[in-house]
Amino acid sequence: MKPLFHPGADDITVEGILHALSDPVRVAIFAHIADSDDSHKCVAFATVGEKDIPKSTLSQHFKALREAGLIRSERQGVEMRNTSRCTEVNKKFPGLLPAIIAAHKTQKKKK
Amino acid sequence: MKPLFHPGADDITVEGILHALSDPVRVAIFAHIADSDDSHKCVAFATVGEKDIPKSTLSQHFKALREAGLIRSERQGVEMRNTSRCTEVNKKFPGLLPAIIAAHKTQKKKK
DNA sequence: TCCCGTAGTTCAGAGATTATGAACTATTGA
DNA sequence: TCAATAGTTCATAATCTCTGAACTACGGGA
Repeated sequence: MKPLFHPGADDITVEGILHALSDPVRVAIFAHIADSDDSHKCVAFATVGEKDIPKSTLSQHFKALREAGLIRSERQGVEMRNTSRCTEVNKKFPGLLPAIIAAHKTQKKKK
Repeated sequence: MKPLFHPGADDITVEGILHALSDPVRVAIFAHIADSDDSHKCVAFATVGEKDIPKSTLSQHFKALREAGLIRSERQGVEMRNTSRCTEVNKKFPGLLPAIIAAHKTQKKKK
């Protein structure tokens, strides 16, 4: 299997981040990963907010987050451990991720 | 001509905003409109950062920003005046737009 | 060692989005 | 009334996204 691609900090773009997080499933996943500082396996998100997500789709979503520079994925035995790259991103674009996550929470609360 | 559609504040979503601003042309346009508190006509953006943009494409970009709730467009004579809806959006998602615009500026400076 | 189960990736086709030229609408001014 | 300007709409081509099916990779028995 190809090694997973992670962009260097220099290749992370605002547009890339916004695009990755402009999908309801992906923000939900990312918000969860970023929230707890723990690592998470992909299967943990097989259902996001009442919706069942096929695993091929899930895999693409993780790829999108990974290639936007938002998460780091490392194989650990049979599963994948995903951790957020918040600290790095925050160094490059201070305040961006917290603002997005906060907005996402506000919105979730209202409905 | 159909009257232009503007979503009410309640219908503005984080995903919609992020998606609208995940396009380099659109962030550039929006950042400019949001920056000066003045109104701007569409043609003012016929070229964005060295690239010529066909007017049909431009029209779609403005539509995208409008329907995401980011700008308000009002016909004024033969042209269209576009103003940002920052204040409204900021009331709903405090800090989101400033963070995105700041990040966009940081990125522009670096290249 | 060989086979099975689990976790995820890759591929290909269907479906949804986006970009753009051409034709159209609306408004102003001569 | 006619032409010019500013933008929209439409049709189509190009691009992106979703998803089932087939595949890879690892770990744990028997």
